[in-house]
Amino acid sequence: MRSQAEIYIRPKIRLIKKRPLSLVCVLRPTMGPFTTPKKRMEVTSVDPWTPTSNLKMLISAASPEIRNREKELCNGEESEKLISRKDKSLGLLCHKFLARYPDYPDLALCDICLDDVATELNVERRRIYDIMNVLESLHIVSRSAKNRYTWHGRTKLSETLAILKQVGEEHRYGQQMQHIRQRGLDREFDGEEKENEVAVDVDGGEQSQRELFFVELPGVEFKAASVNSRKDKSLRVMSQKFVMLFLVSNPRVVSLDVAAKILIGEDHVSDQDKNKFKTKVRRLYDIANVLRSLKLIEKVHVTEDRGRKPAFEWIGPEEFPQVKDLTEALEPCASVENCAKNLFSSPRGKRSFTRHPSLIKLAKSIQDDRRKINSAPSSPVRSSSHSMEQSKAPGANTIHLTPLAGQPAGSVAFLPAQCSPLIPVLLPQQRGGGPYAVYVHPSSLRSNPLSRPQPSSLAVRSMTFEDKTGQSPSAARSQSVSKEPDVSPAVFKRQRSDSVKIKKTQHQSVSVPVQTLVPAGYLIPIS
DNA sequence: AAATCCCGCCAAATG
DNA sequence: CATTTGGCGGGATTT
Repeated sequence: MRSQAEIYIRPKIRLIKKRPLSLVCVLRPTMGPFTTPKKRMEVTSVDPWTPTSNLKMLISAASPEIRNREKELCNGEESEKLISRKDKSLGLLCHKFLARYPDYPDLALCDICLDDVATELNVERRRIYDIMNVLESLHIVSRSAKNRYTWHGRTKLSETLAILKQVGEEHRYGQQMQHIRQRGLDREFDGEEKENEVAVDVDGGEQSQRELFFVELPGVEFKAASVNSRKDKSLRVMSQKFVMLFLVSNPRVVSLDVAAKILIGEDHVSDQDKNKFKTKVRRLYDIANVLRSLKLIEKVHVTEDRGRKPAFEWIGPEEFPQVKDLTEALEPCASVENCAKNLFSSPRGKRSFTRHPSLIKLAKSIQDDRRKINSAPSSPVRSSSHSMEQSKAPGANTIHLTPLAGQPAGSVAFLPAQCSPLIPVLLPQQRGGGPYAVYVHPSSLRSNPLSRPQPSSLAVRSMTFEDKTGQSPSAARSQSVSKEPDVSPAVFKRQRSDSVKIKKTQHQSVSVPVQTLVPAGYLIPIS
């Protein structure tokens, strides 16, 4: 497996990659449905996203990624060696991919065929899956069938982010991060692990610690009775979690290692977990690359006492449509039926229920159904909501979680035992997009070991965010923002120097009180 | 040396 | 059994 002469199609194009390269990507008009004109104005005024403008953006954005490669001086001949690693990066690939579709498709249901994409972009299938998975986690696409995905662009992005933020708060991610940052200094282990997450697990499933869930928008990605293979979803879930972290952390900056730790489940990367940690980080980079292509995050560095750490900063939307209540619904019986019905969408073939009675299949189908239920038109949207008025402050995105009232047990009743104890929660939304379904582990809703009721105690010490590669095209020069950490309750002893200097494109001097009192129990305990 | 992260083997999940 | 998906981690590249 030496350096096999790479078979790079269109080597000439490579040569042009000075800046023009970007053009190459966009040159392909691709499919017809390119209805550019119609733009979604209702999408916020703050959003510079427009089908066309976006393309430009993408292109310009692409250059910085590619730019760095002038070291080569391909005098004349097209030495393959020109193709450096960056030319094959996931991020670039993702750019190419994104450039093919409009941000806000007009009802035009762009269909995506993995084979075609892989072929046209000239990459291995595997890579496409990576991209699709994270895009799917944000509902930018949804799997529609075996080798197909449906493009939604950013039409649902706001809603998705709103939900993710909610769930993120619900899980006290903000606090967990603080917790980790706090003790991130000492890499040596002095049995201070007084806290074992023992009490958390009750399910007894082998994958018990798989404390999370997958958030989806049923109304959109209906069908595809496949998307639900519990075990995996790893990348998808990881991606969502990662995004959640940004949405709940105050300075919207998340360092790689903190994120990795949270994603692993428990901080303190014990010797053994070192590998797991490394793997996690690898994945995080993958995800980050596509999020970067989406212009949702940007790479930065966090300089703490101990030195610089790679991190990412959220540069995506900050405010989303508020999600009223978070109510659950779910009719045991009805659900089952609905599911059964919609499970197979084969219009004619009537492929019939080729479902083998194997328990697994069954369990799976039921699980699938659970989400179906949510999207079902007749779904019981008991949004009576007694918004538990825990209102936040100023007009910002106020998200209320309404603890579902009674009948909890019932809804979970039909959950197959072996099926991971995920509880679907229905989140009715206004935009008529249909309810959201959030699957959460019952265990997580309960007391969380490291969840201190107290507000975050900003454990960021003094950190400095610096621009990565230095040349940040966009304006907004750096500016030191003295981030005022929240009150430091007596709980955390030391922790003094709390001036966070953000030396980067800081969009605003945030000073929002965290206020993360999640009503914990909007979930139904599994019987 | 540390940060990135490409590549693709190979095991599940599906068909 | 053939494919489609997609964990996972060695190790090549960059920084």
